[in-house]
Amino acid sequence: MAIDGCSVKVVDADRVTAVRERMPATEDLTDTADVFGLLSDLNRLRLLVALLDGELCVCDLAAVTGQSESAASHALRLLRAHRIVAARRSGRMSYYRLADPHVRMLLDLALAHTEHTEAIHPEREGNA
Amino acid sequence: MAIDGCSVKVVDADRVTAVRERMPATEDLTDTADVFGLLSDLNRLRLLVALLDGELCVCDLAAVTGQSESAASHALRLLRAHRIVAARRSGRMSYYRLADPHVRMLLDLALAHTEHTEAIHPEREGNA
DNA sequence: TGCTCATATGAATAAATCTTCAGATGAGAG
DNA sequence: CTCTCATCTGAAGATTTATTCATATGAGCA
Repeated sequence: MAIDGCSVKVVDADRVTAVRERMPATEDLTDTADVFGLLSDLNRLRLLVALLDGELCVCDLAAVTGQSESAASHALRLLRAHRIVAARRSGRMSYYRLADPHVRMLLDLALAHTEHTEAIHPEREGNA
Repeated sequence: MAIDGCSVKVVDADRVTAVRERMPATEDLTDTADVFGLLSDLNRLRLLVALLDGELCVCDLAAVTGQSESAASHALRLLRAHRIVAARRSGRMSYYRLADPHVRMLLDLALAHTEHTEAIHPEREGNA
């Protein structure tokens, strides 16, 4: 965890120093990792993809993503806490929409590639 | 989990059907979610950011990212299993490099935004 | 051959995460 | 004001995931 702790056994000290200087702040990286984490769950990802086209209410989101309304609500709550989605209330219904253009771009980019790329199936060792 | 199970209590049936049709295949979404999951850990993210500039050996990666060499090796193994990084052996050292241009783009996009965006701190409720 | 170093691995503990269930909240209808 | 409906919430159990420690592998060197 120490920024300057394990400097023993470094092979290319200059590269290490240079890369370290270019490395974004821990706080920024943590935020980025958190965003990726929110996109890393299949059901949350489905929710967000569903919202790419516009707002939907919770029960429709649950139907589209094939999860219980409770599960959808929990997921939406998490996404809302991170300001990735926002809610609009109308009567007793809540309409959710994508609220983060940055995340929209990440989704667009990711989906564009999955459509053109072969599925990468894990647990195979790479060598070279 | 049923694709057509919870069609009860749907508000806007047409939207639901339309969004469902546009929804990518579960297999593709799972792969995408997996990639996001690999980017969602701070130490793995640091490893990948470090590799944006070119290859590094394990001990230098450990030094740059501030983790033990064992932890770095575990993380690299995971990334390698998903073909996100690749290894080159030279003598007793392994040099890792970024092997997935798609992931590189996601990283570039994400980092570009964290540099310009205020940190979004979680656990605050959004309303509107 | 035997030693050392860089990396890899397995297993175990520790920690975070998802799902479900039961019940709470709050709006509209009668 | 009471009932129902859509959504929200908390807590518990189940599953995943990360980190560490100990040890294995395998290359280079003496």
